[in-house]
Amino acid sequence: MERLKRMAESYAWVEGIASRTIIEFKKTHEMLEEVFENYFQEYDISDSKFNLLVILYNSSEKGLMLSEIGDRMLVTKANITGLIDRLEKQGLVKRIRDDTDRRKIQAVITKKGISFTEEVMRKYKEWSGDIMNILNDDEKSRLINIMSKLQKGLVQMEAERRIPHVTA
Amino acid sequence: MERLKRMAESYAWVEGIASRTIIEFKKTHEMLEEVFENYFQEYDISDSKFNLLVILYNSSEKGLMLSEIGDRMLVTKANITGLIDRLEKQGLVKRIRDDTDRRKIQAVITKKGISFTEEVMRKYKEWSGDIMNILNDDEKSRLINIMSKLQKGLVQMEAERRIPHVTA
DNA sequence: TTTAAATAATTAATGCATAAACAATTAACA
DNA sequence: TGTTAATTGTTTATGCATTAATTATTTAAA
Repeated sequence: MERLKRMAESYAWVEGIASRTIIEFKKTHEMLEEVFENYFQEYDISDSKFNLLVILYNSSEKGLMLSEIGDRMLVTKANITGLIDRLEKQGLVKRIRDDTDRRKIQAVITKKGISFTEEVMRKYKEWSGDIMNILNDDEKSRLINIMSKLQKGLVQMEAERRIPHVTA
Repeated sequence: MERLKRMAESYAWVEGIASRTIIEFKKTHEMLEEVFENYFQEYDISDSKFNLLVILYNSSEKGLMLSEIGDRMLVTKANITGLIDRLEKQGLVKRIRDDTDRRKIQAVITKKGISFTEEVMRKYKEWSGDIMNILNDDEKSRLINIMSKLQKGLVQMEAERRIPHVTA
């Protein structure tokens, strides 16, 4: 939490309401991350690993192909290999080779993984509630509205950026 | 940007306004990061390296001790070693050994580093302006206010968490 | 049917973060 | 003075992300 005072310092060269909004956004996000990290710490699980677990938790009993997981998480397959390695080491997930197509590997959540995921999901909701009690309902919905507008604008900016400059 | 639709999916298990606020926050942050990343890309510089450069840019001509940089960025010294390594390879920074205390090493920004930093700072302000044009001034200040309240609350939560439970 | 191309996962190299162990140097003090 | 402490920075091992190269297998084509 101390880090935030320093962050403000290192962005002292930023002036104007636009840049300040962005910096405040970064600070707030960093604080939220830190608080959640503290909560998550005792479970020895990262955001990514938790995400992957939830995906498998919501999948069928056969689990999911590694590349399917990568597609859903929008993350490279190399990354999935590593995440699954670590989750497997924790006994939360197992690999099962597909017999009809031996290139494929299904990742399946274990019993231990299921109860673990349920526990963390429960906690996550609890923590979110605690944290967001800081704001009243009006502030929360106002915040959501402004962020939605920002998101839409960003998507549009990106879309425009991607349009190649036609010159002829 | 596509990633965001997926993010919403993987957090489908999250319900209630509190959790939703947090997810929207994460999404918005991720979008901002992505847009800035696209901008930064052509400069071959990460957030961390840029931060470090700005710190040296604002320091005296003698530069700063590596440990001082670590203190300011609230980052481990091992990390600083690596960042300086990479910045040095790019010719933006150089190491100078202190003669009176041979344990110390000063990091000094080079001429190339200075003009580079000025260029990127200028761009950063420009980009921030472009992006935050999405919101009007009223929305920007409202957003800042709500985030400030959230930040204060988070700091307080952390402070309370740190107080050991006295039992006697 | 043999060869070429596509697909699935892993490995290797790199960036950025951490903690822990280490070497070198300086400071403290008995 | 000589031994112990503290400090400064690097190295090593690990986690999590990327891209590019590699292996194994299946599919398509010639």
